[in-house]
Amino acid sequence: MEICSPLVFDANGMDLAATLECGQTFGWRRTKENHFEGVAGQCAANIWQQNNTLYIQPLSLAAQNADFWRHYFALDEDYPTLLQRFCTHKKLAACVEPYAGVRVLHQPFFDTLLSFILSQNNHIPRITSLFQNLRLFYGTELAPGLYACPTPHSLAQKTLEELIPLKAGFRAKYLLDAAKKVDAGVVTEELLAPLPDAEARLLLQNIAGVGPKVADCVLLYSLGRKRVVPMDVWMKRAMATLFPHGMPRAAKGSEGIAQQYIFCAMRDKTLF
DNA sequence: GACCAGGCGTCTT
DNA sequence: AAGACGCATGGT
Repeated sequence: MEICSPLVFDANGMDLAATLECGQTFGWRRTKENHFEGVAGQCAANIWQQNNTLYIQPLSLAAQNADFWRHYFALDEDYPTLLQRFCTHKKLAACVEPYAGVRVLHQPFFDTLLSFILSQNNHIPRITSLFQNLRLFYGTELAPGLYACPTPHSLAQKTLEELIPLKAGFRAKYLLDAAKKVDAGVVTEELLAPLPDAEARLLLQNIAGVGPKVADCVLLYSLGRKRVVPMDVWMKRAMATLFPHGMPRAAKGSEGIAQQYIFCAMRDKTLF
């Protein structure tokens, strides 16, 4: 690919490392402090941050599109103001403050669906490794060593036997069902877009291996449904501890985003 | 070698 | 409606 200069963005308070390492995406590898290499959709890139400036060196043709990255990193959303609304509540502010640089990404749909199918009964390092191998074994190369997710159509052609090398265990059959249903047009981004959250969740759950948790992660981390709250047993415990009477009013309307900050705080054990 | 990991499906009460 | 349990795999 023809070499072009890096794209430059105002980070608007984003913390690149916190955003990419908080467990909402599994497509990036840290090469050095504040430098990441990876793939989102058809976009391969090196990304780094200096102070409040974000640099993106495209490594594939699609990655030259600045609008893709603005949307991916939610740079066109006013997070500083959004977070101020949460911080009117003391306990929520304590969760948000250390992770104010985290942005909830807008990730490509199929990539997100597959990565959270892999996430079930699993932990972040292995999810990352499984997702990387999925792209390496069955995807197409975008740049040296960087592979795109297989398309729904190409993955749908595979057999369970062909997925054995991935070592995804019981999740392998779920990957295939997701590919087949998306490829056949049974569950697509276009069908989900106009649906209310509850109905979109149910449509996603038609895919084998997709339950409420995985569905909600796709809704929040890919489709921008900011009110969706991906719940797991640990999140429920954290919420019950922090907010025994429910989420504070200040966060209403953005519960899912608020949850992301609580989850970061919980994972780092800063509050629990 | 037991136990765990950001679940889900199935089979029970 | 809610709880127990199996599921494949790799790490600690």
